[in-house]
Amino acid sequence: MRSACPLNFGLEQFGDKWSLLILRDMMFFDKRYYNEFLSSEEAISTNILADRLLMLEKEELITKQKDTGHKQRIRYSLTEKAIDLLPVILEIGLWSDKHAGKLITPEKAFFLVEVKKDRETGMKKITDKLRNDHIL
Amino acid sequence: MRSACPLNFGLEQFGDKWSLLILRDMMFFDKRYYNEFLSSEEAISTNILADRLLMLEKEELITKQKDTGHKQRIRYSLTEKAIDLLPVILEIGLWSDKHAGKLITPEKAFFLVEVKKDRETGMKKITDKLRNDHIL
DNA sequence: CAGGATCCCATAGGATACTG
DNA sequence: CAGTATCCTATGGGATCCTG
Repeated sequence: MRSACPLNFGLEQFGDKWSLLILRDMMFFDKRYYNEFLSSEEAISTNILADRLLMLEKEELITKQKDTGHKQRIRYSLTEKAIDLLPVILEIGLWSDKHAGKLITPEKAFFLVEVKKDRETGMKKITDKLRNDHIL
Repeated sequence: MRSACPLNFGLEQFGDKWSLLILRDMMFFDKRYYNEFLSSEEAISTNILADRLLMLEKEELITKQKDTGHKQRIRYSLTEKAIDLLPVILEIGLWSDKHAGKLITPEKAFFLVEVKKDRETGMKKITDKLRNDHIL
């Protein structure tokens, strides 16, 4: 680790260009399976996806479960630690919404709607939804 | 650009392992000069620092001024666009503070004290301070 | 379907020396 | 003092193919 600074710690855990996108897919697009992550617009490649899923698991941001039943499909779930990243993701989104101009489209920013109305209650609404799924 | 998603936009602007650390140095350690950035604990090297300063300037997150007077020392200042990143930086810090355990030391987390007492007023207090410096 | 293996290229980044 | 330049290595990452 480069330093004991909290900002640096966070950057070392998820400060690459892919980890937060995977968590976004889980949080806002309800993706849970390998091939669902592959189909995102940003087109992550298989070796990077596999690598990041391992990293996220090691950092305890996601957990793996064998799909209940006979198939060996793996389902990924968010941990509480990952759900706690929601404010980080939303603040990045809000910043971009303010400064990106026409580079981002309203449809792509749909997940900001609730927090733009009211940060606190919007945040809570999304967190509750994620926590419910988490328990399933 | 990989996509028109606001999260992705932010990640492409400052989602590397150094940019936010430089902004942190400016925001919380009042660093403004090249050699001050070099002396940070994370030990950035000269080529990376020069590169990131150019990037941050191109993205309009910092501005350069020749130091008033005869010397050709360059002073870097935060733009409003960079000051708007304060919530992002603080949320990352708060998350790490919660999840890093003993890997981060209280002294390193001093810049979280105000927001931990009260997010809204703490945020405003820091923003005001940065805006004042910005005007100098 | 999940993900490992391989190949190959681009970028990141450390170390050091040099320039205006 | 603020970079540039150079060299070299490590990592990131795209493409493709392979395996249990």
